[in-house]
Amino acid sequence: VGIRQIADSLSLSVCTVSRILNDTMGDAKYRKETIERVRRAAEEMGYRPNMVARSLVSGKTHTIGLCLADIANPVFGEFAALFERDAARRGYATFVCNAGEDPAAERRYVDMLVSRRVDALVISPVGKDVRRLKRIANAPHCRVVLFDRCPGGVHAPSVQVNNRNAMRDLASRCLALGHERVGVIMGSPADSSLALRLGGIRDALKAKGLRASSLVTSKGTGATTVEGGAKGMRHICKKRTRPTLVLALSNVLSMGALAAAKELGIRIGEDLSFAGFDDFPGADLMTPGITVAVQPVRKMAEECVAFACASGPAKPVSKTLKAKIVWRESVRSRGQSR
Amino acid sequence: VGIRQIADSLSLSVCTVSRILNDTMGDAKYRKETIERVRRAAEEMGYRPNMVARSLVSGKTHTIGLCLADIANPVFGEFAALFERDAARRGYATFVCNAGEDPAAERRYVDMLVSRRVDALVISPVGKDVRRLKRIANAPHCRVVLFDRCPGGVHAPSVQVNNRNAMRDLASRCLALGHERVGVIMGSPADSSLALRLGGIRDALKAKGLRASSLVTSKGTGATTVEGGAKGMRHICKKRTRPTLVLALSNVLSMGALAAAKELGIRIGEDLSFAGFDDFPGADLMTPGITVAVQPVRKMAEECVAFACASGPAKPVSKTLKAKIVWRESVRSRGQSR
DNA sequence: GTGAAAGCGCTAACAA
DNA sequence: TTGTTAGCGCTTTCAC
Repeated sequence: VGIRQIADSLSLSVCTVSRILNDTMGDAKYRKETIERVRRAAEEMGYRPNMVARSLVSGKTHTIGLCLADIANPVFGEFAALFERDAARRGYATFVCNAGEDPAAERRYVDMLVSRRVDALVISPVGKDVRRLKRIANAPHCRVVLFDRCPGGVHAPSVQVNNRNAMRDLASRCLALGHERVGVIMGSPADSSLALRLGGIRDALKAKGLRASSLVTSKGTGATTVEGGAKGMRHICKKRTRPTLVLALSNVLSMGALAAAKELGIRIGEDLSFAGFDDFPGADLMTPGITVAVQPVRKMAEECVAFACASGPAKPVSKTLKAKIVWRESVRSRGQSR
Repeated sequence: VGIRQIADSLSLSVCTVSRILNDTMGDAKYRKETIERVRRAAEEMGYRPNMVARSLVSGKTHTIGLCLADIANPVFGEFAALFERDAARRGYATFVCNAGEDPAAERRYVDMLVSRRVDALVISPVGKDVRRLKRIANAPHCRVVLFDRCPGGVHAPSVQVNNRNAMRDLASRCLALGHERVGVIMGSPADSSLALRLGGIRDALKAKGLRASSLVTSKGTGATTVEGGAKGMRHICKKRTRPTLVLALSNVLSMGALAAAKELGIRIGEDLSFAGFDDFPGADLMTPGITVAVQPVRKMAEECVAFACASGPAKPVSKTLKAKIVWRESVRSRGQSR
């Protein structure tokens, strides 16, 4: 049932009904009675406004497109859930999309979202071709918000964590325990976040006066996947002088690395110290618990929603948040570990 | 830019452009040249069809509303990701919503989705009031699909796992190892799935000739949450005769229970055998790995998408799938465990 | 206080 | 081979 039938059933005009149901009578003053009649009829007939019609006229859909780089990463999943909740509170529905690290899929999603006239597109871009995003960001009806991965040149606000600093801090704390040979589980070289994190580790090494040769980078599959992490760990552990500390550049990699360690019979904590970037479910449940640097996911989601729902012209403000280190038991001092 | 400007720029009518761009010229035969001109213009002007206008005309939005009982449960998250992917392949965009076990939130979401005229509403209902769902299911434009929790009386297809059988099988295998006193980590009594699973455990006990008194049900928080699981485990472990085997009725409960066990210094496998319903991230990474019954999430997602996208009148078919047991190392024979 | 009418961008009968 | 026209359900300006 639509506004029309309720108007007919009451012998009123659609406009009257519309105005009453939307509380949007500028100068018009309706009789208390009319208002009541309309409200009741709407209720009784089970009227639900047709948002698509409304959107067509208003030009706003009250809809946000969230395009994630890879939902296999639990952090993205958590982010999505938090985002959706905050958006819903503000009256926005969100389309959740998963590019799965595939630029082509991302392109299709972005096109689809634009077609659906989302009011905002919140995206952690996987493709390096940002022309499309630029175009959209410059168009008036859809505001773009970048998060996690924030390529330059797009006129849009962005929300990210300071990857380099976070990883530097984590590495420093670990190195302070006496480790001198550290392995790094690397993922896709195309992911700029990972490069930054690796940079952070290098910083920490340098600050400690350690030579670059004390850093053993994994030759994984070159992909930021569980399997990639596992391959990396196996590779590192085959070395003649195995590192006493292994650092994984992402949670997905951590999960793979840990699986490989288990497989290899390497006891984390006792045989090998380990820490990773980003929390993952179960990191606290394992024995020992895994030390990680965690992104302030909740805060990120809040900021993104705020940018997405903001009114007025989009300002390309860049919010950089700080990660927090959750110290559990997986990193021991070098003596203990070996 | 819309169909209109491209029509104007070419001095054609909107209808011509529409038909060409949609390949929908029934009897009409356009000149190759015209077709080319239109295609090129659309491309150059960066035309993207306005789905909201199109939807208004067609009455279909090519959109599905997915309303989850609780995304804190990793299985739902995985389900959502799989669902979204399959739906996208069929050209559907999906609104992901999380009721968070809150009937009021669910109601709001359902209303919102109906307002947005989703073509299908796929839902694991948390509220016990199904009148609303009934109404929607009977309306012509939005088909309803139930999953996970499938209350009767709604004229809609449903997809679920055979909770009782699955848990019975899991429990039987565990009991075969000699355990005679088993603790159960219970969650919300309102969740019918949990009740069924508990029933499965009772079945197994009975089949083994064990008395009901050998079953110790946790007094948790009464909520299916991590904290609830932890409380349950603590409660059970305080008993004078502690069970040798603990079964958790859901993955969320497992996570809590395991956290509590760790806290209490109870070594899973060695001090206590443990198994749970539904997999969770890290279950395989822990030492020992946790034995679980897993739902065929992928299959469930596929079935749900198929129902949601089906054409023709909705048939209230009920698909019941089988869970699979993933046997890891957390359950040992009674002698070993104690 | 209330209604008529135009129009949002697009599709689809029906003309030409 | 192409155009005219009438809506889809709703909002909004302007008129009564």
